[in-house]
Amino acid sequence: MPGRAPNKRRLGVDERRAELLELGLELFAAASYETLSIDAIARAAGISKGLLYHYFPSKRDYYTATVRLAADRLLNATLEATESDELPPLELLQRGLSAYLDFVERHGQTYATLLRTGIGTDPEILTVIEGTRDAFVDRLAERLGLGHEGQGPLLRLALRGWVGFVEVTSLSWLSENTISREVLAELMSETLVATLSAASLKSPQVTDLLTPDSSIE
Amino acid sequence: MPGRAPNKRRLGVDERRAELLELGLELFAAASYETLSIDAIARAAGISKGLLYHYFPSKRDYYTATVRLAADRLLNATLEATESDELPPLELLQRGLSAYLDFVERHGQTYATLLRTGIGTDPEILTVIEGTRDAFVDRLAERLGLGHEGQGPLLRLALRGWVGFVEVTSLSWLSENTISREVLAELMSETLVATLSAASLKSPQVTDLLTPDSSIE
DNA sequence: GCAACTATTGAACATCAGTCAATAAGCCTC
DNA sequence: GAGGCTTATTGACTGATGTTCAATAGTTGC
Repeated sequence: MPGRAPNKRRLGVDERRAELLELGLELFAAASYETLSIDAIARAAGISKGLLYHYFPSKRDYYTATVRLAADRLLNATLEATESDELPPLELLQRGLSAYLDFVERHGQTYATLLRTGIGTDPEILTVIEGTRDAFVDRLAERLGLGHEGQGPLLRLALRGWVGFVEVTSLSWLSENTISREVLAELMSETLVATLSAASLKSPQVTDLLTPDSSIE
Repeated sequence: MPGRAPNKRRLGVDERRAELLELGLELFAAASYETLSIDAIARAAGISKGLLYHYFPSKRDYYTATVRLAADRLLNATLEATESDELPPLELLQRGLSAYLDFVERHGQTYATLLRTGIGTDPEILTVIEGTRDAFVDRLAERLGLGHEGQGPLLRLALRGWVGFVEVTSLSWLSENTISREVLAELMSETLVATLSAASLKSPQVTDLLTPDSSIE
């Protein structure tokens, strides 16, 4: 067993699975799905191909599990930052964006694995991506106090579009760091405020939320 | 030759290639890349596997070519609608959005094939997608008169993010038609105006562009 | 030490992408 | 119409890759 650590002859189920998922994040970020063979993965993990199949029913399931892990991590990172009930909505938004961009900065490969477009259309991957967007939309609606009134298809779509805005700008920022993080965060938050305004929500929470901010100079 | 039309024994190179690309758009929209085998494609086309390889060096090249076709079609559809030099920027924007949403409505599968997330990360697909976004950003900058001054990284990023906004909202709208097309178009255009404002561009062109619109009621 | 459970293995198998020598279709010239 | 040339087309074959599974080995409890 060339790649196997001598003290890791046999691991517990949870430990091995977690180890494989971490490795999956790295490997799938560094090579295209097609060119990364099961042989190469098993070698990198220091295990047999058969063992990989003991843990994941197929290559695609292995990949899906890693994408799901990336999504959970992103969601959790931003959840922790926005759990306070004592702060005004805009402050919560700033915190959430800060945590989001922290994640982008520190876990760039994970983020890219989650959101970079690959070959073809796969229903399960789509489910993970769309589920992540849904979770962000729900959370935004709740944290910004839009959870109880004035909520409807247009609001959800506006929030969803904004999540897309954040994704695309974050990916661009990740690969070309041409503006500062603060400027990016402010662009994101002002765009959110604006798109909600465009969606014309007149409830008190949104009115408060839409208090003018100074523009980026 | 079970699937072969009797009058199609031998086609010209261009004709056959075009036929295969059209078929590719359908097939790749309907099934995941992995589950769609070369055998199935050849059968659907009424040709041999070898012939498929005569036209495309690999399965992946075949797929990439279909995605590129989808992108070109989208770009061309919106280009034609926005070629007039006599209209004000906001009118051009409305025309462009109208053409874009026409495309989404009429060629939903093509659009989804272009933008739906699939398995893994593939550099060539990424190049097509990002190239399409770049083309839209360039075109927007030019048509909105932002091509000569006040242009910079922040502007490009804002425009780029907005393209992401349009993509995500269009995909959602495609699968859940919960708001009218007019409302969607207005949300898109107001969000563009707002994000440009947030990017704080003060040139005369942008000031004109930022003339207040009435909100969506 | 033995039995039971299960993580682990690697050879075998199945499937699929890709190859290539041979054939057939279509066009042009005589 | 026949023959020659070009090249679209074929289908059997090959090799790589994903998947399977009987056998083995590690660990725990008695």
